[in-house]
Amino acid sequence: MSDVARLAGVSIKTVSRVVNAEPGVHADTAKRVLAAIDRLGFRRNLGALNLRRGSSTGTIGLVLEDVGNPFYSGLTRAVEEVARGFGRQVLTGSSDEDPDRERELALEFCARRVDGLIVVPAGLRHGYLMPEITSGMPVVFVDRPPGDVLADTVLVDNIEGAAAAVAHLAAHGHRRIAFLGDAPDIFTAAERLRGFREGCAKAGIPYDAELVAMGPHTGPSVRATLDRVLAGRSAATAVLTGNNRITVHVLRAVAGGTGRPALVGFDDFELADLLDPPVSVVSLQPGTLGRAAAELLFARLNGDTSPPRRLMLPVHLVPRGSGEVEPS
Amino acid sequence: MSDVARLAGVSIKTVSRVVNAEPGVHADTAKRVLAAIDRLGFRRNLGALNLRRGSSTGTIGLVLEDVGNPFYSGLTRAVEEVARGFGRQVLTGSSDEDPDRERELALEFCARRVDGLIVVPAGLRHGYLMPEITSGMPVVFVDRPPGDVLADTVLVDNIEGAAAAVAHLAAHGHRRIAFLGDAPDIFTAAERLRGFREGCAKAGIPYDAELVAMGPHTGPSVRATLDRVLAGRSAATAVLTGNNRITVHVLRAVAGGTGRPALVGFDDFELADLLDPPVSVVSLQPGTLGRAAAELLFARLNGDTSPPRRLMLPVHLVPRGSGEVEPS
DNA sequence: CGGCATCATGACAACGTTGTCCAACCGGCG
DNA sequence: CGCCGGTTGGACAACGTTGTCATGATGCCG
Repeated sequence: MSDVARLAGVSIKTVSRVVNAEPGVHADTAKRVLAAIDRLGFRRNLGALNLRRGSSTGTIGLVLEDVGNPFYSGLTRAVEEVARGFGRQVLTGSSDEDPDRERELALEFCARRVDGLIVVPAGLRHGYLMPEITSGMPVVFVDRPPGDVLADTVLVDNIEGAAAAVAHLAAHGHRRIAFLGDAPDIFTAAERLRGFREGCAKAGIPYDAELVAMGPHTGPSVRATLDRVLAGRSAATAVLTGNNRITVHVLRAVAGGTGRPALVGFDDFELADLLDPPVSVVSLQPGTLGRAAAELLFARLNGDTSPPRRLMLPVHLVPRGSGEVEPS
Repeated sequence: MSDVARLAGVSIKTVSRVVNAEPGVHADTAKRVLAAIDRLGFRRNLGALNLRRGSSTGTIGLVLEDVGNPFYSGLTRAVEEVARGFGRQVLTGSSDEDPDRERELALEFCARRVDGLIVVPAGLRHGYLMPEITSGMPVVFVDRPPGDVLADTVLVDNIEGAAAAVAHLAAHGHRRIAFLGDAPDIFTAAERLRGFREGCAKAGIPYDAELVAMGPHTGPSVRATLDRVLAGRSAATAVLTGNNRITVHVLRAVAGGTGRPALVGFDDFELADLLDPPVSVVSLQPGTLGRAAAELLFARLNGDTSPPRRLMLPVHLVPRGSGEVEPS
């Protein structure tokens, strides 16, 4: 900026005035300054500006599990969209389901003085965020609740979703339903298992631990599990999967085989409707989740000081055919 | 920091020393300072640090078309991964194929003094980045070349890919091949069209403009185009699609119908192998693209001053069945 | 006991920007 | 001609941090 001032033959402060379009600068002077700015390719340093103004850095942080997963990239896009509406940039980071990495990312964002934070929790402890929460930085947790702090949270109705899936399968005559869920220490996985059990109970199906396999899952592990639960005289006739990745593993495992079980997947995914048979799912829109979280965050940034809220977004069953297969 | 100093009864400078683990602080003093830091929830302000040090902000900017698109989210993930290895955070923004938005995002990132920039160009003019390029900020363009500046660029071999797809279809007896590409002012779309023409020429197939429809495409427009090119006595027997979204539109349009044409799609996508028939594609890994770009960027940041490079990554045809359908 | 090296700590400037305040200049008016 | 108000430009401090240098205390040696 001092270079610009020198070239234009004015003081630094005058350049600042021009940059900020403040009144009180002669038109000719302003023109000279603008020319100098253009010639030198000057860009005002936002870091210094934020330091000086001390108010807002114009950024928010988003910590999620994996941007590469379509579910989270849809969420990211929605957050970005809302942030743009409020003139903010988004810093993203993937935790890979590692609590340490989540913490590291969140604290890094805090050190960068983001205006707010949206977190898909990987761990169960979030006390490390107490200083920021106490000092008024808004934090919103999405998809899973925080471990040991009280803060805004946006969830989906996992229990209801899983129960609805079971009801759907039961309505089509299934009595032996397998559940392949994610690692049980992941909140959503535990909730979906709970919904699965409730659904079974409501349908009068006795809970059979033999038919439940919680993750983490890989392609081979899913294949092995299916070999087990789909075999024998008490074989499962239907499968409920706990998230989009497991659903894909199952589809791949049963592809080409005969006697494919009925299937309902948690999370919708692209092309589910074009498979044969089309895959019925419990649908939750990542965009809706992201938008809700971001809107909550910006409401806080705009002065909403009501007590922490817990939003529970509805899910809905999308029957497409794979869940309507009758038991053989 | 001054609060910490006051609480610990030391000077600000001593706190700074402790925070930076500098030698020359008495163990007892350090302990007092650490206790104060913990009690106050102090976090060192990275913005101020960057201002003071003036060197690196520890961030890079990534401007792409749409994080929500699996292709770009895969790319994003790869960039994030590499950046993490070099201790950098990633700022992302979606341009939605709007040159103004691309410019706005890129300049915003520059104003935040990112250490480097990775851009999937939306427009054809990038002269606005000249000041930064001249001043040594590394900029890498991915997927498409920049318009009017000389800079590192990572592309894929679109021409070869499209030509290979045509050769594949021709080898299976197709002589009437339709091409549905993106808007012709998008570099990749133009290149793929060129590859399509070259492939046709090489296979001795006369180029028929009637069978080519360039975007932008929507579901209905794709449907209408297919109705046209697949009808009549000179109907196309095969279709080549110019990107993953168009491929999905085509799949949806032909789903349920009879007499489905042979199909090869540009860009691989999840579940392509599980459709019926499985979809043959020209595969280009977004992760490979992102990694190459990020590695190039960090090579520059680490002092590589060789002339701008242009990387051309290979693509490969993945035959899965949909391209092997014989013409009826 | 004086001198000197060593250690622990602190004062100050500077990074790039802007808010606050003051100075210089202009024209017009009494 | 002198004064006043308005218009334009500049000096300075401050945001939070660290690099440079100085200061004071301590201990050791001759």
